[in-house]
Amino acid sequence: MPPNRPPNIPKDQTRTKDIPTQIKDMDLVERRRRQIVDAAVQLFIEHGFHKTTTRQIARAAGFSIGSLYEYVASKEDVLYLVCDAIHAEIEKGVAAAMDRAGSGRDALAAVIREYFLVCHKWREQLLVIYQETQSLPNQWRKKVLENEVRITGLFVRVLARLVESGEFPNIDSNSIELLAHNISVLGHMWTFRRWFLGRHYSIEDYIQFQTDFILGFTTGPQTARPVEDVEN
Amino acid sequence: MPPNRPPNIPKDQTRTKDIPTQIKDMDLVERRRRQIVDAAVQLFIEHGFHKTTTRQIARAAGFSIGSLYEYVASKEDVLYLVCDAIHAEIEKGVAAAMDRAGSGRDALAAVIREYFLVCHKWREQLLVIYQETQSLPNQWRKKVLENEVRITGLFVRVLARLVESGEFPNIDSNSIELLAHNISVLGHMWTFRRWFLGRHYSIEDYIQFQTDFILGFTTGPQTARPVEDVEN
DNA sequence: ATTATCTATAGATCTATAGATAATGC
DNA sequence: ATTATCTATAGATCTATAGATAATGC
Repeated sequence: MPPNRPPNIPKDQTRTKDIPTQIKDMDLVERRRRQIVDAAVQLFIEHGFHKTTTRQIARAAGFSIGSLYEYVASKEDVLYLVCDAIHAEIEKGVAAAMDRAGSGRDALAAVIREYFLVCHKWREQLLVIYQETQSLPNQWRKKVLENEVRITGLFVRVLARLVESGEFPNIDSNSIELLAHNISVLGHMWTFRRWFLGRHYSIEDYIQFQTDFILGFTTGPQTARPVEDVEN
Repeated sequence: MPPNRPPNIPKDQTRTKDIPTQIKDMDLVERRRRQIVDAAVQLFIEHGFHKTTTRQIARAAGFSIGSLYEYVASKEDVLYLVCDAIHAEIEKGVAAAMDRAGSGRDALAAVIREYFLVCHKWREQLLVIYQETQSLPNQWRKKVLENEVRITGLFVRVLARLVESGEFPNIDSNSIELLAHNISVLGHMWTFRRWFLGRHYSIEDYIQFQTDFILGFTTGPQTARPVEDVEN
């Protein structure tokens, strides 16, 4: 494959073409799989992957069980499509935040803020990934974990930039990587500890505290600011 | 129930008696449920809750499917027993660490260290809780989340003690609680990001970095120590 | 007699496919 | 003619229980 491939390939095609189909019209495949994902993600959020039946997915997507199996080969394929679509949204959000962010220490705070807001927006979907990734066949699970690594890699880039510019202590690359994973996981924590956090904090409280927490690692003593109620 | 109840009640009885049984001999119930839990936890680690059948559990526990249902009313009951037993072990480990720990800043580092080692020891079991709690009926899920809150509460106590003694900045109780949740989750992170962390860091690397990270929040600037390879 | 355990199976699904039908485009 | 969609169902489970059997203790 040439390094500069034609620019007019639909962005999702590179993702979905991994899954074989009998249908010839690739645009149709694209659209139908979008319907499948949209229907399935809601069902998975509500009932979980195992309690959702393929018939429910087909019905919610607007076609029959027979048609469903023209676009996927198994129920696990549907789960993979769902996980991949969610990760695509998260990655898009973080990448956009990085483009907007300037440089310097404030840039890190800004990226953290936008990332946490993205996690908040997709909190129910992220929970599906956390709970059901284990149900994927190895081949697909590996791809989903690669997505996770790539998103964490975006934070690695932000942090490395700060270290290079001298605005951060000169921590080694192992520490940068672990710090990036911490940021990633603290965003997810807002979703998988929601049963507790949601009752006690707003997302703005949460962002403020965790930003201080993360920056504190390399910033020095924090004036302990009281957590204010801002909005949800 | 009188506040000072007789001391010779087996410690687990208060837990397991929630689940009804036809069997009269409560000691036998205790023993058989232990067998069930030991068998089931291994199967859940290997195949997950949904792909494990009740027959497999019965066989691995050493009795028939009919007998299994004398000791539990449903497959979900087995999952609850498993989650509860795991949490009991974790809590025991953390509580022991707190007893051993002295006071002052070092005490916090010591408790974090022992907690992370406990998470490492029970990493496969903790993963089962993370992945399958959602499959529990409401009644049981609520109890499992209460366990989680109680364990986090142990960290709240350690932190509050430090703030009172003046060795920590005077952060408010909301911040203490969130900090405690962070400690709790960073321990779990070692288990649910193991597919990445396990390849790049030893548990000792991990403890060292995360301890600096957590203490950095209230300690001031850290000398960025390089991560060394220690063991495991 | 009472309590615990086992065997055999009812009853209820659910995934995936085969073969029939409808829609599309030349 | 070709492509997409639908209906009907094969085939394979799996949970939970009823009723029979074995073990225990007076």
